[in-house]
Amino acid sequence: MSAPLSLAVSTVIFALRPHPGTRRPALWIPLVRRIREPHRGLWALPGGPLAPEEGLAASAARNLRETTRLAPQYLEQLYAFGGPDRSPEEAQRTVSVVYWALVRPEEAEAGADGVNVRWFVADELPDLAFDHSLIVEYALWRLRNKVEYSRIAAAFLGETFTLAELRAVHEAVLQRSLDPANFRRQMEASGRLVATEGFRTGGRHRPARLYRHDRSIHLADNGPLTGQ
Amino acid sequence: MSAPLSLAVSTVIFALRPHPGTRRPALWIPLVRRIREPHRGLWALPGGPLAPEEGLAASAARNLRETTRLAPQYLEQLYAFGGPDRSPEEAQRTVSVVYWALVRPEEAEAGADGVNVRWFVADELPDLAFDHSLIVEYALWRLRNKVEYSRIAAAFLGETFTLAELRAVHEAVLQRSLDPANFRRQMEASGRLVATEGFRTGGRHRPARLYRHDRSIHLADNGPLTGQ
DNA sequence: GCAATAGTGTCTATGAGACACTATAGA
DNA sequence: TCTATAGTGTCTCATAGACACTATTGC
Repeated sequence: MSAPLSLAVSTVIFALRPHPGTRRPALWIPLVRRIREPHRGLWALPGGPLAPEEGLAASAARNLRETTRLAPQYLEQLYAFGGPDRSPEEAQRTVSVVYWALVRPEEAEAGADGVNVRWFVADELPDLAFDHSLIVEYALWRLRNKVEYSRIAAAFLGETFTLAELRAVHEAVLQRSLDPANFRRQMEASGRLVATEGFRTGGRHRPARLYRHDRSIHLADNGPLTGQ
Repeated sequence: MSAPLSLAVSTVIFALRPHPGTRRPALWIPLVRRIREPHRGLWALPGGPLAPEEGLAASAARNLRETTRLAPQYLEQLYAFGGPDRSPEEAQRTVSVVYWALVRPEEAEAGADGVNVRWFVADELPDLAFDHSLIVEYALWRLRNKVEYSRIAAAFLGETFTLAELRAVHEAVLQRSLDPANFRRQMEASGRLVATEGFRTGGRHRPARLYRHDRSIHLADNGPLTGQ
């Protein structure tokens, strides 16, 4: 007897790629062009209805994979949006459970633009369908907060990386430069980094030690919900 | 064509009342006894289906009011729980958007135990229906984190209060004692408190100044979602 | 040698916490 | 006068940030 109401799962997917203007690393997100009303022609977050036997996070991972051919390095629930005025009057009311995900640049390359998929610089988006502009804004806020007190930045990098590379991730996300000496000490003091025997050579300078992350520690502490 | 799936909104409601053993302030939550299968007879979080024209937060506030006759001083979305195995096999699959709320003690008195409603000490709950034990654990974790970096503790107090009263709230939530001198300085330095002209007299000691909170500042900073 | 980045040393400002001290009401 | 709590002063320690300095590579 309940009114028509559909439940969808959408995902804000972040990758780091060079900004087309400055060539410095910047946050990008993939959007999907709507091919149906409402908001036909506008760009929207990838997503779709929840499958009957599927968990919410699994649904986010699946539609992420289907629209961008990517698998996330990090995936976390963002928020459930369900106001009765999210869609135009004539459309069915939809509650969206939104996730946010981080993917590696190699993966972002593999999942290049498709027919109705295009990557955009996250801070330079057009107007999006529904309330998706607000959703992206909130996801950016969460990412920028969380990168300061967790190690989610690791999700943008490969297995091993130099401190300069890790610092570049933080700088790109936070949009400000960080002191190399202090950044090094903070990371070393955090106890979340493990020094490897390897070095990155090739630059016109002293080689940099490669680090990896302590795999026994989760990327982010979500308390009792870890693993949900 | 979608499978049967219902959307419910539930709320974890916190109030501060004296612990029956120690008489010191402790966190309490109201639970509702299930009168239907599944889990008939077990205690569960108050909640119910989302009404057709109602926002998610409005639904949380409504069923809070209906089950406990209380209005929340603070209300925030906690998480959306939607695993396919949350309910027993034979039951309909349900996705629950869960909120958490803080209410004042006077209000908690007014909303005393009803026929199928009972208040419990939050850290001494029986086994709950569905995954509600995990949900309460997560809500407690969020509350204890958030009380340290926001001013949500204010939601447990009246319009004006002494620093000792505010400190007692923090101590009850965090379950440890805090240095009065340092607590005072932290609160004063936060810029979120406003000294009033009033004093609380009656104790066998020097009267304590009454403070109120700066109403121009939100109880918690939720970034772009403030007010959603 | 020079340019560039890796990595270290160290000073200062800030905030948390411990704890001694003074102030003032009620009994 | 005594006790209890309000409220102040101050010391120590840990951490963030600024910035000078040394180390090592490619050219």
